[in-house]
Amino acid sequence: MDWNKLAEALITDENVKPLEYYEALYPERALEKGAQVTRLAPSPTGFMHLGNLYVALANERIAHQSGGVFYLRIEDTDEKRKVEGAVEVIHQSLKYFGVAFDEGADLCGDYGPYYQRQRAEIYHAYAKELIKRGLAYPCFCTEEELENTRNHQTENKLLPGYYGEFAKCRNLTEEEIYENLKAGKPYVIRLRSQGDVNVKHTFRDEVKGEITVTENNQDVVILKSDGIPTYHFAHAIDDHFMRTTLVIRGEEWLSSLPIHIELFKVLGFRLPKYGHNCSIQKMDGETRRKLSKRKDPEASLTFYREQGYHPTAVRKYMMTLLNSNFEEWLLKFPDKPIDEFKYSIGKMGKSGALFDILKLNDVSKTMMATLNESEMFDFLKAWADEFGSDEQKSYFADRTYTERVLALCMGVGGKKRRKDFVCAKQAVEFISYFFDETFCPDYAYRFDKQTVKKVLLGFKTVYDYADDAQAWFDKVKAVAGENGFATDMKAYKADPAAFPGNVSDIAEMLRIATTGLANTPDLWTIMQILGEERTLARLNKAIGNL
RNA sequence: GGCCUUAUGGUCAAGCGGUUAAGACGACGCCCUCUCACGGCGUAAACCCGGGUUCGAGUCCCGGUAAGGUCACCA
Repeated sequence: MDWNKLAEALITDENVKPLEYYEALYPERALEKGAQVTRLAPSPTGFMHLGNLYVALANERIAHQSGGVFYLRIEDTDEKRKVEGAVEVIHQSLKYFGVAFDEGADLCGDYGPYYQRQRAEIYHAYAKELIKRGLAYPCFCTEEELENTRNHQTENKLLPGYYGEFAKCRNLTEEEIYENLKAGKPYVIRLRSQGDVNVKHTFRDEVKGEITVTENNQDVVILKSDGIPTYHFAHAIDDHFMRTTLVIRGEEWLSSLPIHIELFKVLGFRLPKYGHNCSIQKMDGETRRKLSKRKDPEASLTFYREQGYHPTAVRKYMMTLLNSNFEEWLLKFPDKPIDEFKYSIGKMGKSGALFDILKLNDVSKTMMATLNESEMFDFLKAWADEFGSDEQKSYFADRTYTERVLALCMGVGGKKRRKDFVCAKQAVEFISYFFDETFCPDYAYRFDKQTVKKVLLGFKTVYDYADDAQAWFDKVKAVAGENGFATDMKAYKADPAAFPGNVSDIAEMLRIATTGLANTPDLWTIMQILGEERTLARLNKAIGNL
């Protein structure tokens, strides 16, 4: 068989250059020893999964901590899955969470193009080389034929796939090949695998540790009939020429690692280090499963933006999943920038973690409590501008007023910060009663109307905006006393039956009357923020309602 | 089904042959307190099962079992 002739017949790309050209075009990167080159290589499907962020964070940390490079490559080899504007989505959503690429698609960089479709000539050059060396061959099998052999294999409990005796096109004669070609039959290029499934090697995975890897014996497709490479082939070539040193990717790739190992070997490339991380899971009834794009809204990165989770909070939560000792560090240094944490790939969990929104909320609350009222204002305003209702947008018209509201709700200036805010959506709803546009109380008192009316009336007559907190509370107590409520908690606790209620019940009536809620931050401060006029107006409204 | 991986409280997890088996979230209780939130204190809650190896096993080995991944001209 004349392999050279076959290679010429099969790969007709005129752009193909000698192999040395590519090696020279993409030289080894001049980086410090130990610097890691990592990448994120998503498909442009237009959907960004939480898992994308998860793996991006891991890769980004490793690269930047080591003084290396983190780049973005677009795996657009599957025409069917491609979505317009998807790359923009990738950039935007990752940028929101503070993940920055050093180079890659739609950015600068000397190792591009970073879109696989634009790299066809390189793949062709190497496919051609493999054919010349007799390590790849054309396959004319139809989908139907492939399916038939697969059925035969599964029926007979044989290892499925295209290999050995089942690789019909592997040993086609020269005549047969050219006949098929002449007949215009479509073909793919397959690797002529040299592996043996009975041979196993131990392999060091950066996250899983020592694993055993079986040699590949599948004659996998490297070039599809449209001349576009499969993931496997593109991976080997791209990660070699982009000089990736470490590939952190989802564990769904672990089973195709043998293919990649063989491809790198056959191509004469040095194998990068690999780390296969587990995917984030979710409880679905009794069983666990991967977070699903279709079933779980929280699988999508847009979910966190719509809810207004602070990007730092999401990052922190991701880090707790990513590195088991991160949480301890975070507890110790709640205010330090996350990037000061020394991330280590070996501390990644070996089994898939369940996504826990309660934990996210907790991380988020404590993170939000590190902001000051001005930062919170900006954050909430940005959210409201994008996702809020018109009323909610108007909350941010008066910066001074709203910052006072926020300072109160966040406990700024107090001994301990409050932790009421978990995300922007919830926070904006939380402060709604401070704004007349959205103040719509349902006055759920726990006492009868007559009593409440008496209390409100009584308070209104003594209320003085100029009172400090203590004087104010003394008046609340006085009102309690006038109505037979206990003013002394000890006395009340000693004999609760002797009173209709105590001061806290009086405070609750006032609270409900002015805010519509039974639970709020400090009532005196609320009245101070609302102002005398508005406080009185609300009291009157409440009284009128009784 | 084959192959690979994993297995500590409800969840995330420390642990690397000898521990009263950390910690965090959540739950519950108490305290603080005008409510809530914060904070403080406390309670309940775990080594998948069976065999080895060893003076000694959550930890090492071998079997089960269960869960996850994967078996495409998708990535």
